[in-house]
Amino acid sequence: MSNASPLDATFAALADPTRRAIVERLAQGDATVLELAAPFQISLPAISRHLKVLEHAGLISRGRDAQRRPCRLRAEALREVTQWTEHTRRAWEERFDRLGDYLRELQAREPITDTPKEEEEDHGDEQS
Amino acid sequence: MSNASPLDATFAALADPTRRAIVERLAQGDATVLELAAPFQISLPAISRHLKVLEHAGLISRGRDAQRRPCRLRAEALREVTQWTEHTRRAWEERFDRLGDYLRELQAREPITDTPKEEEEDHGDEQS
DNA sequence: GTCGTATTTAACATTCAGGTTAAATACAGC
DNA sequence: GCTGTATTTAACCTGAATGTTAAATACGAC
Repeated sequence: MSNASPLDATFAALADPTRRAIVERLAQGDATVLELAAPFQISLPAISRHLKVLEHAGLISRGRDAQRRPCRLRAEALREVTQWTEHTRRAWEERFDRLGDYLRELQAREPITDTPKEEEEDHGDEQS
Repeated sequence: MSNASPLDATFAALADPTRRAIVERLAQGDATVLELAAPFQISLPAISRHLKVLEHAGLISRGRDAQRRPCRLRAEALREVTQWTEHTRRAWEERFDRLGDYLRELQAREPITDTPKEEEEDHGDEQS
């Protein structure tokens, strides 16, 4: 049991709005802890821990500049998120397209006589 | 305060390996709760709650087929994840490219005389 | 060494996530 | 109405996440 994927940490890190805001800020360029903390009302230790979470998830790396620890976004980690998400989404859409082909093919073949009524039920929101 | 974005729920939902596995399974096609539960050792109520989380995050929709509640992946939600992630990543990479241009321009202009040593410190792992 | 600035660690409180079992609900078929 | 199957709700436990304040650490400048 107990699967553990690096994606666990990445998705979890991005689930927090403060951390996403930090990531967005870092997309504009490197920043120190104080700079990153400025827009928020929470305490510095809280920010420091958010940064540790981001670092542990591989989303940022940290440098050293005297007593400052500037943070830098790691685009790599973001790309991994996109890859999993898009891979999954495309699998679904391809399957959906195949289903569409099948249904269209069926409809073209014969105008339907007997519906055995197996599988495929209402989901309210249907793609055309 | 207290920001609340729909992305909070989506990222949080995908942070759990069981839920990601369910999503991957659903990318292959709709499935009932029992079918989704089969690969896991955890109890049915636990699965049921995972599904509620996924539904609340907009990642799945649910139909009705007699006493079954088949689940269907909502590709839409996945696309939103990709959008945020790629938007952020591209912002960073564009900025990085601009920085690269600037540095290359600087280097072409003069072979560097005096380094004022402001900004930009070591991050161990540097892009060339 | 002392001081001021930047950041982290420690100790603690509170809330939330994820799991369990037992009981309830929904529904088709007889 | 009773039964079997599918799924959810209720009540509960445990551990992890997030925030706080106070104290510690790291480092440049004097």
